[in-house]
Amino acid sequence: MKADDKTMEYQILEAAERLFLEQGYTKTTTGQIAKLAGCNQALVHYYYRTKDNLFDRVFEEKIRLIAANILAVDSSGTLFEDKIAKMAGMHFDFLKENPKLPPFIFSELVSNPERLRSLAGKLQQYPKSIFMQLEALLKQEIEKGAIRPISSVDLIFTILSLNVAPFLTMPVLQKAMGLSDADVREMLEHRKEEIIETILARLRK
Amino acid sequence: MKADDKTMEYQILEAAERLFLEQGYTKTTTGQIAKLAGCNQALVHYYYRTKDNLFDRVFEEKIRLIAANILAVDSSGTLFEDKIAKMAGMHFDFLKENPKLPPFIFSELVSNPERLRSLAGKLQQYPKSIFMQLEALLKQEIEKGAIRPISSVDLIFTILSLNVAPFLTMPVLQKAMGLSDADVREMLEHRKEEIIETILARLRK
DNA sequence: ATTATCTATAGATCTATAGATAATGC
DNA sequence: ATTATCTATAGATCTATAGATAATGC
Repeated sequence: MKADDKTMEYQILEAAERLFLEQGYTKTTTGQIAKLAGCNQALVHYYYRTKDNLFDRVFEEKIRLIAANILAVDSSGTLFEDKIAKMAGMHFDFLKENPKLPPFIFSELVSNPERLRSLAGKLQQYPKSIFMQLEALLKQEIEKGAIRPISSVDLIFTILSLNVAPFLTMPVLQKAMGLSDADVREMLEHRKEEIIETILARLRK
Repeated sequence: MKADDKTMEYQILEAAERLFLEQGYTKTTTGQIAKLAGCNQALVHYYYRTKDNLFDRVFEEKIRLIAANILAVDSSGTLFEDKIAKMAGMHFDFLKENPKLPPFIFSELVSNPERLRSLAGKLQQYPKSIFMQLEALLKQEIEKGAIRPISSVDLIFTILSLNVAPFLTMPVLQKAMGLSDADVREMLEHRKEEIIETILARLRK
């Protein structure tokens, strides 16, 4: 299947996704999108009418991707510690596969928090279940005396803070310090271990 | 001293700072700056020639502020643990005083990493000294067997990750969940304790 | 006939400057 | 005289649409 096999409508969406992720909403023009998709600028508006519509499509898809990943907690580890370690590790690996997501989501949400509000409704039911599941697990372990007390919100916030930070700073650090891609991969691998270490230390007695 | 006492040149700078911090570079127009400063749009260019110049002024000042704070480590605590706790706590409090800094710096660096490069030179000598100071301290404690091994880079990165995350997410969370300012303050206070707890847990044997 | 694609352009901004006028300093 | 401030506008984008033409489906 060659590039021309994909419909132009879809190629436009792909081009938009790539450019929005790289440059953000304001810096991306419908002209750039058209050029990358291989069509005329007017066609972008023919299919998606407004730049905003097109952006929303991309943005919502990415939010869903993130949500789906956070929710796809694999509780297969038997030991509680293993479960948490696996959870944090999987989230980290997900970010490693999608390193442009954190800067993208943050920049756009900061410059336009309204976008979240419009999505909040669509994504509300899911998160609660996972929080409650984790909350129950934590309570159980705490009562057993197996870990030091912590709320599920705090634990998740800690995991997200530690995991996301490298991907927010990496592009900047890489450019500023002139790191090679191999350097970056190595640093990330090291960092991942340190993060898990830190999270588990917080839980241990 | 009334508002008119300040020179117009300065009022323009102040207006620019406020608007850039709130809306970022692209969304802020020299027209808005002029209006807020109380002058004509042309005057903005008369004093600072380009919007870019003006932005750089603000940006550099903020970077310096952040750097100065990170470097102003008060090592007064006698116990090593206290030193670290105080260090992290002071940084958190600094962010609490300047909550718009993290989103501002991140957004702008993400959308234009070149800005950092131009600053990197000016800020290079300082950071090294603090890193080396902490590195020496850590080594000492590790050799004493007082803490679990960790590098200064990892420790600082962990502290920054945990401290910055609340301020990056807070504006969004606040808008999305409709939290009051009091709610936010309370959450932050709680979060600060949890962060220090987490950092110390990582160091303890 | 309908749908896809293009050319051309109106209309909305926004930055930056030219040139006029007002205010200030010597 | 010099510096500060204003009015007006050129020039650069960029989005979105109108209207023409080409491709496709029945």
